[in-house]
Amino acid sequence: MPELPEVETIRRGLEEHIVGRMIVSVDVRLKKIFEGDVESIVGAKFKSIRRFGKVLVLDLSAAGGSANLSIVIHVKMTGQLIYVSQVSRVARVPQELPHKFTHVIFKLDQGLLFYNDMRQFGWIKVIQTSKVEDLKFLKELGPEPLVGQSSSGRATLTLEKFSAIIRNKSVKIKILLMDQKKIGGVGNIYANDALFMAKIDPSRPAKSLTNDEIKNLFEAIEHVLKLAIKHGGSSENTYVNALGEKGKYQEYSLVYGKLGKPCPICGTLIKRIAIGGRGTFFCPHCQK
DNA sequence: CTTGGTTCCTGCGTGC
DNA sequence: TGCACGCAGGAACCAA
Repeated sequence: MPELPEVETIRRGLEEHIVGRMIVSVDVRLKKIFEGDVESIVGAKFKSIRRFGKVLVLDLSAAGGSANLSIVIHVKMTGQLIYVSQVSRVARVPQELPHKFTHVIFKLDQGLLFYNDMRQFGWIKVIQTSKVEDLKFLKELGPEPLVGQSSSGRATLTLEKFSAIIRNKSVKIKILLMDQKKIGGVGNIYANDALFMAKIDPSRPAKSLTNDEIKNLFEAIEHVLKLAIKHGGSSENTYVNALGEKGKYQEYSLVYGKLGKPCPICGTLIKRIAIGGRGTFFCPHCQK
């Protein structure tokens, strides 16, 4: 399930491969996931690719004298954006495209960009570039947790801000980490692993954390997100990058998805509970 | 304001 | 081997 590291990996791939390419035509096969005027982006070129938390923004240069447009995409659980250049199509594509979960096909002047989504939770919107940051989701989005990695000029999370978010909150700390309005981009996988690294029980009320624990957790989030980006994200499930390749973070994951496996520190078997309806993995011995 | 439940969708795991 | 069933999961939306 794409979270910040996966979306950032897709962003970098798109930045490398589609910036400068022109949209020749767009085939929307599943109408309900697409909002906006499809025809308005035909003839435009990809100018820049930004990420706001887990949201991708593909900025276009104007097709004619009109205002610049952007394609805003949230891939949610199972969305994929895969670029296939004509040359590499036969040799490199790991799966036959399009397939039954391909909902949008962008035909470019060179290659094709496929949007696939098995669960159909994701969405694509075409809006004016100047209005991107007025979107409700982006307006309410919390600060960027990855220092120095913001492609959107968004405010960065600092230890001071993090402390302020945590202090006086009675919700479980894991719920807080995953709340996009509090912090933009952390999801289930990295919330689990960061809490393990900081040795904090995910069920603890946020306000029960000591200053040292807050600092450890802040640093753990930073560490785990950077590590995941380094390994191209986590492909526990359907995630692939902009070229259709899987990530490797799942090989380095500490507790996420490790139910019944030994804790990498003490060997105690990893437990799984539900917090806010989400699978929560932790070591009952190390995490207090 | 916070907290909790429901919804969207389909593959997969479980039980018989 | 096959079928029925229930569950997972990001975020919007609604209710209390």
